Amino acid sequence: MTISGTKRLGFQDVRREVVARIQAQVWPSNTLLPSEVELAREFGCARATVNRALRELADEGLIDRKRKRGTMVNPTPARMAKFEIEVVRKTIEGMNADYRYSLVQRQLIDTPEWLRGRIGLDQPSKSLHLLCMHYANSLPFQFEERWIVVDTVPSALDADFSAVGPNEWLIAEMPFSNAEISFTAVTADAALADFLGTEPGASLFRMERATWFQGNPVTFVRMTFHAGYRMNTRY
Amino acid sequence: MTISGTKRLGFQDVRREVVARIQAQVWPSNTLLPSEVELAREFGCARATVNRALRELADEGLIDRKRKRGTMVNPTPARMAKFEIEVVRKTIEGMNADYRYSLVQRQLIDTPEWLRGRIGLDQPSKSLHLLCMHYANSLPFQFEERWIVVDTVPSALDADFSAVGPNEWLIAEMPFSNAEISFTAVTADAALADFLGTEPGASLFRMERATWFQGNPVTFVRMTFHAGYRMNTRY
DNA sequence: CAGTGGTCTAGACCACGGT
DNA sequence: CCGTGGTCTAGACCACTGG
Repeated sequence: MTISGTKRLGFQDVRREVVARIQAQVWPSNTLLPSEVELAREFGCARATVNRALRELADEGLIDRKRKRGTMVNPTPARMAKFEIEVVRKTIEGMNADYRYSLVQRQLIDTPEWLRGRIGLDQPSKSLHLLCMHYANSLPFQFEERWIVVDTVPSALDADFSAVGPNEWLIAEMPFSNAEISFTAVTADAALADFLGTEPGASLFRMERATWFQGNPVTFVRMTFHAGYRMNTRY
Repeated sequence: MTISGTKRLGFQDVRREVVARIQAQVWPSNTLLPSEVELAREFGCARATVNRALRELADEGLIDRKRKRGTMVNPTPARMAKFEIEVVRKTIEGMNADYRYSLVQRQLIDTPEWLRGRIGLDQPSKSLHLLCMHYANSLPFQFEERWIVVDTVPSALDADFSAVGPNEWLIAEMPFSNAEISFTAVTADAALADFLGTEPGASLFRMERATWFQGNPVTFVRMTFHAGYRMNTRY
């Protein structure tokens, strides 16, 4: 029952065929697949080719692989929804809207207790506290409240955040950091409602992100979006 | 300048070293990296090993690769936040909480106009409309409002949704579908507040998902979470 | 056209983990 | 113990694309 054709079989072909067999219930949930060696023999290709195909499917959660036990069809595949987290300016420009940015407030403060706990700072320290607004076609789009740990990023004290947003500035300054992200719904208080052009009590979508570079806390940011904002993706 | 050690170098070692050099600005933004052959020579390993390391980094967006041009450090890496979308039962069990499920309502209805537009149904059709509650340790966790297109999934009419949630049932019945997901913040009306044990006017986090299988609309679901819910991830 | 990444192969050794 | 996946290798050919 070899899958034969005029061309040599690539890992993408193997991948497709395996997915097809799982979908067609040739290999139902919790079934043990043939071993890599057997599949390679059936498909007439090298084991490395089968391996790459199965490894990708395992990374995506479609199958589970364990040494000795073998490869099993995952009964409840956990799908990964991927959100591309980009700079607000690009999001807005991607909507074909005009982007405008404004710095509302800039203050050097003692890092608040709750924030130190949140990002793992044992010692008291100073933070640069920034309030910013991002507009799309002159309508409020996102309100940004940010803390930058000046011990980690001393150059932030000299940066001109009235010209370029702290997010873009930080990306250029400290690329490739680690981050924790969370999404929540919040209720607009008077200040938020004013910034975002809505009424107090409105439900708003918020994204929070804490960022580290080489183990040191860099920044924490709360990005609250205008009423009605939706974050979309597909898989 | 070979990286030598007592052990043979694996692709993970190569990967780490490349990331380290990018972070240390040995290879700054927009730099062209040495070719795979050169790196393999420097690291003293096979080209396939270098290839796998670089391929992973390219998949993650850290570098861009093109034939002939070579491998370049990405100046504005678009980071992907990955959310593992799993069955709510697993989410709750993962919190070491007791999971309880209850079917609130089940109705066969005409597919509403707005929903047909949302999922691309030209013809009038019937849908199974379900209201469900998911509890963690007997506390309301998620309210689920779901529509199942019975033309696509006729067997849904015979399923016993008082025993197993529609999400789990659908995953078993129609695995590996495509989906669009969106996140929003909503304000609790009287009914939602009652289901989720909060007050009307509260801000709630909602996830919506539309699902297709082989191009045919399968289901649309609104999952509204208890007040204070956070969806977290890291990268 | 020539250099780069993309992929495949056949073989090998290793590490894990059921039996 | 020993079968399975995990990985590495050395070599090869191919596909794309910049110059």
